[in-house]
Amino acid sequence: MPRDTRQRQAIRDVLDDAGRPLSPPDILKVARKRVPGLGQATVYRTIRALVDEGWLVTVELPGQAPHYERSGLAHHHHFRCRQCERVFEVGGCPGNLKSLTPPGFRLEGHELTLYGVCSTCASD
Amino acid sequence: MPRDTRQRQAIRDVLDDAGRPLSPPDILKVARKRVPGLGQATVYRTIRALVDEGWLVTVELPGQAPHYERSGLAHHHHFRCRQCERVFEVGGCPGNLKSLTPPGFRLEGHELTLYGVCSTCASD
DNA sequence: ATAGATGCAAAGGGTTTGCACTTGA
DNA sequence: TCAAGTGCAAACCCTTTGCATCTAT
Repeated sequence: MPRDTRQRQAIRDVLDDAGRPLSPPDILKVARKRVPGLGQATVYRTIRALVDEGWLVTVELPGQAPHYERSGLAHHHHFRCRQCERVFEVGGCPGNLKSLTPPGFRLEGHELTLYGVCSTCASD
Repeated sequence: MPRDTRQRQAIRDVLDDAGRPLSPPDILKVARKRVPGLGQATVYRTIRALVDEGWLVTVELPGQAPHYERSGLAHHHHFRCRQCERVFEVGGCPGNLKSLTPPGFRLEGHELTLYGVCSTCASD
């Protein structure tokens, strides 16, 4: 069972507050505001521990380093802003995926990523 | 304008023959059968050149190094076999994506990756 | 007290770059 | 001929690991 350290606390707070998937460098940058000397190795180690515990889930985005978000969210997908590079969660799912699957293939899961411009960047 | 070298020829042949997206290491491995001393740097440089020329397109898969496929294919998506790790093209698109996009966001593109077991692996 | 956690620095794995040599045009 | 292309090795970037030190329990 993990100890309750300042570093771990800070990392969890960052992810709790973000409300969207973050990359390890994102997490390091923000968490260092609360724990100045925080090392990157600690971030990577803590992320892995939190994933193993089931507190975080890995979000794998095309062409991106993995991001992490809190677990327990309903089935959803992601939208990546091409301007600010932030990743947002989007509800729902297009469904109908079985019909795309070739005959003889067994469909077990899927990932959908939308690309475009977020509302913040679009209004500039 | 690029020269017609054995290396470049071999790399294009490999991609032409594959019929599915390949990673740089995949390409290196197969192309070395035709050009034994082929260096990895040449593969990476040639891939980039072919992408810039528009002969290849980059296929970015979640949690994977980028793969490359011939350009000019109709809109399609990909299926990744969890057993053999190969990536296949699948026709069609679920559509209906605009309805998933949050208000104020501008949708410009999308990537869909299906996961499961391909017919070859499923029949074992 | 003491095992787990941390920070630093070095090691890894995949991709890119520098440079002298080779080769297509 | 001679610049583009190549192969090698070193450099890079991001992530992981080794290890001495620190710290929550």
